[in-house]
Amino acid sequence: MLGARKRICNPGEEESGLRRGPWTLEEDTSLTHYISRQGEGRWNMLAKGAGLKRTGKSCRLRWLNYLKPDIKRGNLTPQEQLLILELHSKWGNRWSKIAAHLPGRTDNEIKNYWRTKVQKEARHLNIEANSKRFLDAVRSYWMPRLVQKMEQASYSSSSTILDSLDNREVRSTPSNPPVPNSLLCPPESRFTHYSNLGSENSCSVTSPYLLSTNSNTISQQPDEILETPSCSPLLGDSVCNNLARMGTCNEEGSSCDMDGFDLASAGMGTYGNSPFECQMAGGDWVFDSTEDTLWNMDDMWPFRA
DNA sequence: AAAGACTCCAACCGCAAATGG
DNA sequence: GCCATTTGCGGTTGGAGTCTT
Repeated sequence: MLGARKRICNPGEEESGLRRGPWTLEEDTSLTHYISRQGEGRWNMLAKGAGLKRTGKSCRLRWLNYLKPDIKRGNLTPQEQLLILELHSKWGNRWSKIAAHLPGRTDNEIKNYWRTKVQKEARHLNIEANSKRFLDAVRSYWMPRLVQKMEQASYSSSSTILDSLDNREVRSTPSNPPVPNSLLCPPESRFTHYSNLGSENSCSVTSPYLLSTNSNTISQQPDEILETPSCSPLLGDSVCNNLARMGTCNEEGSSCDMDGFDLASAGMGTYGNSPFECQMAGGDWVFDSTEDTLWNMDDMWPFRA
């Protein structure tokens, strides 16, 4: 695959006898076969046992990030991206903790996603990725767009994600991971939270429900209940309508009709004289319903210069 | 077509925590 | 309790592939 390895002094054997750099098919096979027989753990011994000239650390990394059977490959779905955004806003760079809530995704993958996609956007916006401003932008615009994307995807498959949330328990599949808990809130509270987080009157992430990695269901976790006791699974209100209006851009990619879109009533955090608001008002939001599952960040940031 | 810029991501590193003797 | 080893985590790197000029 893509990507190469750093600091490869010698692509072949090193003086220590240990190999570094890209794994060969033979090495992968040896490691996989050995683990299938002996199981994981004791990586240094495992490396020797498998006859690999690799450090235990290297074997562990290769297994966990690439060879493990339940590793999910391919682009992150909007659901996964939304979950990452939400969890990152809550936990910061706790990649392994975030990955634990995305079945089949590795911390490395999430970390890479954050660095290559999210931080890139922050750079383009000239905002510090860890700043309140950027968090605000993410919550005000990026997350709602992902929600919209998810809703559109679910409409096309006859039942909506939000409909399913009415049941309070959402079973995920490998290709459809758990829906972020914030989505269990009515839309107005959802976006109030998204938009207010990190702002002056910020509240913490509203997570009355946590995702259970093992069961892939959403279950209530008392110690994680933070705010919004009023959260209910009821849907369909003015914000939903506003969001729906946001989605009324024509499919040819022409400008969205943002007239009448009321940021305030939608709970969308205003941004002072930020460029976001101006561009939004300019109706510059292009929507392309034909794109694939890879969420194109450029769609998220129409307000970019 | 070629060259340079950019993107992606596998795999490395250092450090800290956990575990074992 | 001490030391050595192992495991896990987050940050970083750099080469291959892709895009742009």
